[in-house]
Amino acid sequence: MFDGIDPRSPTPLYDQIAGRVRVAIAAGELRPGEPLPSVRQLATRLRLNPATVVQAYRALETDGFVEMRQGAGTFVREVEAGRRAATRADHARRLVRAMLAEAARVGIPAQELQRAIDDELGVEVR
Amino acid sequence: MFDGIDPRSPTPLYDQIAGRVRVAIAAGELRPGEPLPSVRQLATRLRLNPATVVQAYRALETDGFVEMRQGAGTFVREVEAGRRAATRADHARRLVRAMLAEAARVGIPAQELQRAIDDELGVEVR
DNA sequence: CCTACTGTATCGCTACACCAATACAGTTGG
DNA sequence: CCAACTGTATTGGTGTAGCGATACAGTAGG
Repeated sequence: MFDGIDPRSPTPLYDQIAGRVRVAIAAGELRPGEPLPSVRQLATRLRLNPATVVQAYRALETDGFVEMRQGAGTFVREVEAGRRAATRADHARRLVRAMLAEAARVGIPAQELQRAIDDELGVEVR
Repeated sequence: MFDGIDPRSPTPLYDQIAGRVRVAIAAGELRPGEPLPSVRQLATRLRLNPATVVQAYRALETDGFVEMRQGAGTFVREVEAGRRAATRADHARRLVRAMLAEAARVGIPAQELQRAIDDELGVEVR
């Protein structure tokens, strides 16, 4: 689950770690209540500083994905069924809006953007 | 054309400036061959350092929007018809890829993103 | 209980982005 | 020519992100 974490990547280490956890949760590999590796365990395993793992876990906590309990560990949070999906959908909307705004800023017509989207997502017939 | 440049904005000054020029070119307000304000003129007008304006102009030059000629000035570049469109399409692809990468990073499935895109762009039947 | 595990808090270093200051070099028009 | 304009190059200051080091505090199982 944490293979391929790369210190030389432009995306920060803590961000890579948090990302792995998020997709694992989204994919159901990590169930609610399940513990994440301890800060020190993961830090040792990835050969980096515990504080970096903490930063990753804290970000996840801020987003409501996990709960950190001092002395006990860090655990995937229980959430109502639709709640998580709703926040994800909201996030998705923000991403799309940001992209549209950026496109407008540099003068790219919506149609051209649409074609690029189709290209990248694969032009499934629908 | 340069109203509302804001030093307190999270987007850098040089980026704001370059952005204004890009939209002006895309909108046809700045025609090929036409000069941009000189580095010092614009810097004085916006009450900031010439080097900052240079940074903006240089970014535009890198993207092929303008040409800086020492001693003469900075001018909107002539480009072949399809050339600009090609670079725009390329830019569009990069934008879409960045959005997809970000979505993946936070665990948003492609399908969910697709729905958000349809929502924002309007679900035209096609 | 108390040891060995959890997370917490604080500090500092390093790299880089952003912006300013200042001296340099080319162009152009009277 | 040469003065007054252009862009160029180098340097430095300031803030902040990323990461590490280390001491602190809570929890839980034998």
